[in-house]
Amino acid sequence: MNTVYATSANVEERRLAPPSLAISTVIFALRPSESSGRPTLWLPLVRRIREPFKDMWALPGGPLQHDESLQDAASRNLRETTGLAPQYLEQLYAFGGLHRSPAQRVVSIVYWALVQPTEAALADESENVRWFRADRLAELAFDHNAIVDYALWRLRNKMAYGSIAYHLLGEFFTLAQVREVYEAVLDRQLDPANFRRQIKGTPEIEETGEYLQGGKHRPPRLYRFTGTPGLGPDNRSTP
Amino acid sequence: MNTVYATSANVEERRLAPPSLAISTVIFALRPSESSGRPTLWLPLVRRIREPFKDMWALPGGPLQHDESLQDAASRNLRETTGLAPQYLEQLYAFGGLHRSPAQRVVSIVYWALVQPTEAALADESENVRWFRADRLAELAFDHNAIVDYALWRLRNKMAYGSIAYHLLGEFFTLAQVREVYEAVLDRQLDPANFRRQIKGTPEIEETGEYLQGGKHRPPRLYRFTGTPGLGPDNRSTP
DNA sequence: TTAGTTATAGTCAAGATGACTAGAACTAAT
DNA sequence: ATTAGTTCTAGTCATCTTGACTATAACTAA
Repeated sequence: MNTVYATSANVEERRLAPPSLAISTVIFALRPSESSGRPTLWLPLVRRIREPFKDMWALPGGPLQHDESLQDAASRNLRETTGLAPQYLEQLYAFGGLHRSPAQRVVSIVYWALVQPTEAALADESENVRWFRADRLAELAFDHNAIVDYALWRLRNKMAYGSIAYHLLGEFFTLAQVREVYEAVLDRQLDPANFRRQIKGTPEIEETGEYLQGGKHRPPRLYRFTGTPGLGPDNRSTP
Repeated sequence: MNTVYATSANVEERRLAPPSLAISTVIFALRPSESSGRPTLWLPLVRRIREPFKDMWALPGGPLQHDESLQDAASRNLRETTGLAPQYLEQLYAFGGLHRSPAQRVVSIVYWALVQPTEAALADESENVRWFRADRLAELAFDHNAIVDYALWRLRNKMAYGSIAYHLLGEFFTLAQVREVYEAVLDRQLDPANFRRQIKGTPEIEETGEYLQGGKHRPPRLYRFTGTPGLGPDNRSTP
């Protein structure tokens, strides 16, 4: 048996063709808000240069190649669009609704990534790649607004339990910086004293002898994260 | 442009063909252990009737059809192989390693389901469909052992937080039955008194006026679960 | 009637959490 | 140089949660 499919899209062929498979990524990084200067969540989007949804902003993504795993495809595509090599990359969800894309049916396996601010600052930007505040997105192509919402929800969830916040920070950080990450993601103020007590209770956080100099007030001690990434079943730790 | 693919598998065609997409499901239900009589986790498997892995046991699954969502495909395929209509059905993970299947590359989007014991008892069994204890599986086809392990891990995780245990029980249940579910899944004993205190603290559990009669000892009160399912981003509540 | 078993409520100490106070350590203004 | 302002940091205290345990209630089976 030798079934033949075609990529062109008329009704009959659409009925016969298998859904096409794409990989997309939601990439989060912290950047200072233009207004308050406090860290807030941003993500890079790419402008679509062809139909459907031509000229609208969309998540970076593309087809899965024959010789790469899903995670590799997500990594590659991240690198190609933004030049980033994320510290944290995990599968988010497979979106497969019937009408996500107008012509052909597309199943998207979406990954989400966290990148450190030092890296994020180096990310490519251009006419067709730009960073946006995660909480102030315009209307995106396809169902990408819903995907970002879900990624944000997962991020908040993980933040509440696990030790994921550190992947948005550099190698060394102050406890106040950690708190700012929590505040940015969870969108509420936390008591500095109680927060530090809790963080200091986790064994994955290590005191260094260094202090952050150059601030306006008492220099805070620097800490380091010694835990492991924490990813999917490919290396187990999702919830 | 009109690209042509074929399903037959020689090296060159494999390089060109897109990965094929399949849906599989891990279905958990409680059944009494043959030895102790206490409830334990079981799942149905199907015997493969063709290569690859002919005659080995595998998760129920099949290709995604053009007019059904991912979740619908999982449902259908559950119904077709076991006759079950699960109470709880959620996406588990998309498995897309390069060598999951020997000939063609297959990306499997796996769902997991919980069914009530009353339903599970009615499930079809045949020469090619049989239930197995989840913690005593032989070697399965493809990477299905790893998939089941991951599903078990997710189940334990969800059990620890959310109110998922009730989907393995019928409409009415005693607090001791809930405890037995936790004990079966988490594989450790729990203090009856403390457990009941905790469960009674959750607002989703409602006391009924009824008692379970016919036991050997003091008849326990029956309770009812009033919470919502809780699923993926399609209806939001994963962690 | 009694022994055995489960159901259910309650106690108590240890630990975690949230609100709060206070001193230490630095910068910037006077 | 002194002072005011701010953040960093440690600590207190009442409340809530948790795990170990005790005790009584309510039923069955001998």
